[in-house]
Amino acid sequence: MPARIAKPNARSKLLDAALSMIRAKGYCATTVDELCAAAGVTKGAFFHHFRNKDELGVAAAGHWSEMTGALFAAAPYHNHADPLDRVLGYVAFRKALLHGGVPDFTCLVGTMVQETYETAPAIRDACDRSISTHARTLEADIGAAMRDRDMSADWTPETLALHIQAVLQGAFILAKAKGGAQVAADSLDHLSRYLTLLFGAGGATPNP
Amino acid sequence: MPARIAKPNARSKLLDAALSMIRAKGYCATTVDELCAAAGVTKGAFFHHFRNKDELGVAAAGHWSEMTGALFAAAPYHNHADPLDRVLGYVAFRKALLHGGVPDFTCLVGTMVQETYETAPAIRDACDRSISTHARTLEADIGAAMRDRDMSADWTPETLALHIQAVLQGAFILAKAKGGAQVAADSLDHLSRYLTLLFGAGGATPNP
DNA sequence: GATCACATACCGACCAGTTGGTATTGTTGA
DNA sequence: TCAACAATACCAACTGGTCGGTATGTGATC
Repeated sequence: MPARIAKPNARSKLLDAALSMIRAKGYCATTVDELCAAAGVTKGAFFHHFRNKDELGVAAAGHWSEMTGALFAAAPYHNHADPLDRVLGYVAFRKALLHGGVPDFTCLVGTMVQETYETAPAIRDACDRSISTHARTLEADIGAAMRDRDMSADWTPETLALHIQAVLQGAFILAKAKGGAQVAADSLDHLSRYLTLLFGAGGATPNP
Repeated sequence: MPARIAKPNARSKLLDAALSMIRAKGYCATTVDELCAAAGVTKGAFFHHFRNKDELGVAAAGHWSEMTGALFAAAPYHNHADPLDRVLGYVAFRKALLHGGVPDFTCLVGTMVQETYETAPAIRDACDRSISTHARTLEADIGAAMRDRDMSADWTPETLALHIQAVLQGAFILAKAKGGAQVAADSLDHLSRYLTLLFGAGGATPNP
């Protein structure tokens, strides 16, 4: 299949509008009518592209994964030679993204899964896929950093990658509660400190 | 004021029902009708005790703070002599609470604030108060642990206490996405490891 | 001329909130 | 002690508006 070029058709307009609206108001409070109005399309167009609202939720999670996947794939932290620096660079990159309004830097799928994990399994699965796939992009670097240091640990690259995601998601919640990014940035600083201690305090320095 | 004995009146029945229902389905998807049915009261009773649905949200956050406040105040981790052990004991206590279904161990206010932070400032403030007040119960022990070790840090007890809350909230999100508590427990293990490294790797042992 | 990509108009269900009432509890003063 | 009154607690039925979803129409494109 050739990559579908993103014409500004009704579907992609709806998905783009969904990303910001759901992040701001949540999934349930985002009504189909409002979404259509924001996207500048009619309700008929909505139900032409999505069988129901839940299907939009699933598609929005997929769209989110595509957008963020491209963003992180192109980010400069991959250029570090030391894999630990790449992991730390990832966290620094996430911290650098913490600007603008709270709805602008928070995570769509983290927001959506809270509302739907019990009531809409398809959306929950889509959110899980988004988070887990993204976390998996960190595992190779974490594993390499462990091997560089001959670390034997009672944790795995997978659990650390997911822990990093947990800190990010939790930082977003606190940012929403406090109405600003500062508390999230502070939390990411603690996360960086953890990673530094974890890989540095083992005693061994990275192999040359 | 004497402590108001919790007679099973309509108000407290509604609040109790709200805690579990909002945790399971979210704030928006929890309808007043359903809530009344679950609480076994009529809609008239609801609007007698709460001017509108948002006022219930605020009251639910307050009710949540009271319930959890009592739970943590009575928890055994306060008995440790070393303040660091009390902080680690807190995390272990949180980990021990991770059983039963996902809606049973997740946090009401963390769920609610995601949906309401932009649309219902009163609820957002109530959720912030709940989280921040709870975090503050850790600050004294964190500060004491720092003093014991003559630590000079570029972070404060407040940011670490909030970071602990962020990890918890994020762990809940991952648990919802994955449909189980294991991922949350793993994240709390990383948090414990961070605290141990942070206070242990400074070099100094606690003062006798 | 058939399909696609939308638009218009509409529907029944359900939503938060209201109304107008009754039962229960508390207060007060003779 | 208790009648008279007042406030509280609760109930059943209803309402206007909004919700997700549908039925049908229409112009462009293959």
